[in-house]
Amino acid sequence: MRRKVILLYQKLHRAFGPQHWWPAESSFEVIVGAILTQSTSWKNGEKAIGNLKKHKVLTAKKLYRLKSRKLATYIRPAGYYNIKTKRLKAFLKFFFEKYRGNLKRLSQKPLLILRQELLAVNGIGPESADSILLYALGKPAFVVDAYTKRIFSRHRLIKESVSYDETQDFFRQNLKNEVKLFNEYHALLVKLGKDYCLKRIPRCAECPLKNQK
DNA sequence: GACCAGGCACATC
DNA sequence: GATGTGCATGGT
Repeated sequence: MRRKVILLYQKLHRAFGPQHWWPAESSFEVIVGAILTQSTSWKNGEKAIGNLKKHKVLTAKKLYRLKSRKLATYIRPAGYYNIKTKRLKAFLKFFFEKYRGNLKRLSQKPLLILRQELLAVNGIGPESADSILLYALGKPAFVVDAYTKRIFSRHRLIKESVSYDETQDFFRQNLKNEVKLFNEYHALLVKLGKDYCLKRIPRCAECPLKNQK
């Protein structure tokens, strides 16, 4: 199994090359992006981020002080904008009350403790927490998303019904515990998922993983 | 118009 | 623990 998981990674890496993730200009932007792109196309999340940049409020302090009503209008293109406003505000409250809005302080906490703390913030679930840990803070947390499950269950490497934690364990058991690898693997899976492993009509015939068992 | 997109919380059984 | 539902915009 371990060999298969690594082989699949190598195949993706050959096909697509390094993905240079997360596509953002700062760690803080990664955190905001993690919340804004929840169950939304990346493009819509990007538009919302673009609005925050346009209005020059994409910093922790400015977002913390920004009125919720205004924030909601800025992030509207991301969808679920009222919920996401609450979620961003909940993270910022946590971030300032516990870490003085300082990313360095945040990243000094050990992975598992910090993961627990992030999960306790309303609106941050396992995928957002792991995205923040991996892509904003450089910690070895493997990110599981809809694409990951779809791709691996279609290749019969995991069951379709497995939980988030079980899927993450699967990768922990079959991969070296390396930030670089976790980063690149998840990014490649998203690339594959977007382009080939579509929900309804998968493009398996053209997929770089065809014949992969 | 239907379906989908890089989730999550909450209610209910 | 599993299953269902609300949240919303924008692209195909």
